[in-house]
Amino acid sequence: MKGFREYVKKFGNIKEDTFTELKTNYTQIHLSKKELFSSEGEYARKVGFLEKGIIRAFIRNSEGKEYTKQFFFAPSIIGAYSSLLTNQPNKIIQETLTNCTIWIADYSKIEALYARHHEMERVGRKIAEYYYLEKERNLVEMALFDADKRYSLLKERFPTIESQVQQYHIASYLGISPTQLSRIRKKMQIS
Amino acid sequence: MKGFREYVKKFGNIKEDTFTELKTNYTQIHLSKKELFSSEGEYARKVGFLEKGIIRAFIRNSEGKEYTKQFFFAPSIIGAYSSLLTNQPNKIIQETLTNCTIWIADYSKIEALYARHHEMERVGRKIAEYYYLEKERNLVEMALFDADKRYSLLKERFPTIESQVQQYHIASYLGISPTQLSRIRKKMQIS
DNA sequence: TGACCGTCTTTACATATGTAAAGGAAAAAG
DNA sequence: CTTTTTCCTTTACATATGTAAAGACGGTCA
Repeated sequence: MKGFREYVKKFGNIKEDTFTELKTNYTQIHLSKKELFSSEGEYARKVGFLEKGIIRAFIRNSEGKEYTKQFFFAPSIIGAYSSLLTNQPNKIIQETLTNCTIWIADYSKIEALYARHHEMERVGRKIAEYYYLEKERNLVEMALFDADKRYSLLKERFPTIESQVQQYHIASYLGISPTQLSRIRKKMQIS
Repeated sequence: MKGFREYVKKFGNIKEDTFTELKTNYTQIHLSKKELFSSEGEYARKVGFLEKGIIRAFIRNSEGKEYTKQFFFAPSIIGAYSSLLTNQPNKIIQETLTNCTIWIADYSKIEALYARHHEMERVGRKIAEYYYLEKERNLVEMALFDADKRYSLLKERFPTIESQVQQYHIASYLGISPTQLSRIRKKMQIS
């Protein structure tokens, strides 16, 4: 579980024993490019730690059109978080864009750890808060900035994204058509 | 603190003693219409429980244009949540749309309670998760539905909103101009 | 090498929606 | 009750951006 200890530390310190206990819940899996980590309609039960690879999260509208909502670059927590929290069928599909190394655990086991260790409950709170902040930032950026600016921000945040992710996924994430992204790219290239 | 006990219960049970301790941190204030609960640039220190009234949250872009991002109808928790969590200057302004009754507390005191009582930490986690879900729902709805549909959803969620909140705030929340909302309203009226 | 497939770009066109401004209705002020 | 202000609607117009289709380019595989 390369990088997991440091990743968890971002959300607060936990005792070595607690971390050891946490670790025992995880098993490694590998997914190749274009496989699904979470799919539509399922009741999510697993959380994952993305050790290596890139994943995109997207939703489909009633006509089947896809809207990419998020990119995960390792190291990152992944999983159909809202389905886990609400016990409702999952709407947000997570698909690998590269081969991935992932550690998975039953969310129920993690919840049990929350109950057993106050410090783990705290980590859970910090993670939820972190996720919240990310979503709020997205909403603010969507309202405040045009697609050009959001494109710049995305590249700042993930400098390698252009070489690793298709333009049409990026366009979808930005809320514009591939045509429009192409226009923006052309414009930026000139200036 | 009318309704506070029931409101907190939504996020999990806490012992009567803990709740009593929680309550002692709150004091009541009144704000009249068009006053600010949280303003731009400040470092947020307070959380609030909105007992009575309506508040809107909005951001301003560099030209001063406002974008309403959220409505709070009592009973609700209010406060510049992301500023509290990050200790960064607040960007999300909260303004009363009616006269309001609010109970406020130092967030640092609440955090101290989190540390002291595992069950309060859990409530904190549940609240963060709830907020996260709300934001994610917003993002999904923004991507999936057109303004017409989002307008219907908003009215479902807050049936009284049309009589209590100005059209231009609603338009802003929906991400469209007042002109466009007027067009939508006209269209819906006919059909 | 040549054919094919996936991806990005470009063009042409249609249209939804924003902006600006004016008129009218409703609410607030006096 | 009258005046003033605020808000909503409507019109006319400009334009940004989506859709559809074709072209270009590179990589892959036979």
